[in-house]
Amino acid sequence: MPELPEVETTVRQLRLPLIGKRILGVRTNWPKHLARPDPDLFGQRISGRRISAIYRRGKYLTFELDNGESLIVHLKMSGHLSVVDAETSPHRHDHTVFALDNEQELRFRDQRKFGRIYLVEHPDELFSGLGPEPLEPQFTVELLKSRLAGRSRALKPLLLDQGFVAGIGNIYANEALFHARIHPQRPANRLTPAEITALHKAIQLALTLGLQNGGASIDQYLRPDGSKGSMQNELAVHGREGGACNNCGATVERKTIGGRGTFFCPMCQV
DNA sequence: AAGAGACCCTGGATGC
DNA sequence: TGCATCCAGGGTCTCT
Repeated sequence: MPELPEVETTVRQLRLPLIGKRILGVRTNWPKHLARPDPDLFGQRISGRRISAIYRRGKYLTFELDNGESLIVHLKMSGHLSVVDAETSPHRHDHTVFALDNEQELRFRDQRKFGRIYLVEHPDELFSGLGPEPLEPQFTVELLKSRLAGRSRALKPLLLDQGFVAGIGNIYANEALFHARIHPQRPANRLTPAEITALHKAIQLALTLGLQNGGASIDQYLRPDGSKGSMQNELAVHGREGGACNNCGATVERKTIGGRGTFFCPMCQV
């Protein structure tokens, strides 16, 4: 389940093989992947465009094109992008493929078919509702404090809300709350100043650890080159139900909160 | 504002 | 062994 660290890892690995390359065309056996515009128009508009830059916003990958438009990909649950020689035999779940001008292809593998690809004139068409980037300097303790104020929701679902902060998913929300020693069901507007500072630090720590480990290879996530990340080995609570808390030895619990599996230490997180 | 539920999908796990 | 059923997961949408 690619979140900020996994998407960023993907972006970093795609820059070298893709920047400067021209897209000759797109083909798909799952038209729903091409969410906007409709697949016919999509194909016409993408053909001949050169990729000039690649960056991440939240969990979206953005390919800036030479005509100012943007090709935007959301990997959702199982999406995977790779650049391979055109003659490489396709993977069973390679559903959408962009042909490049160097005998290579950008392939979008997506077992669960939740992924979506957009071609837009302005990225803000998709990004306008996103919250701040948690690893950018603008994401200060003060900003977090002001965004928490007046929100009565439980913290865990709030952290998953992309309009609150962009890029955090289930894994890193669980990890961040553990690092901050805050219970996932605490109302967002009832944190002490010290807890807000701790949460801010914990969000950045969890995401930075994920980045340093090249992402977490849970649920089939692989980097574009096919290698696994190592963050799955470093997780403190996510997926560790029944295991011992690294901090106090208590048993890690799993509970459904806001419809999502939530892992936490009942002793450390209050 | 926020919570619940539906929806989109697959495949692994579980039940019989 | 082979079915049927359930469920997780991210994000968006509708309804309350």
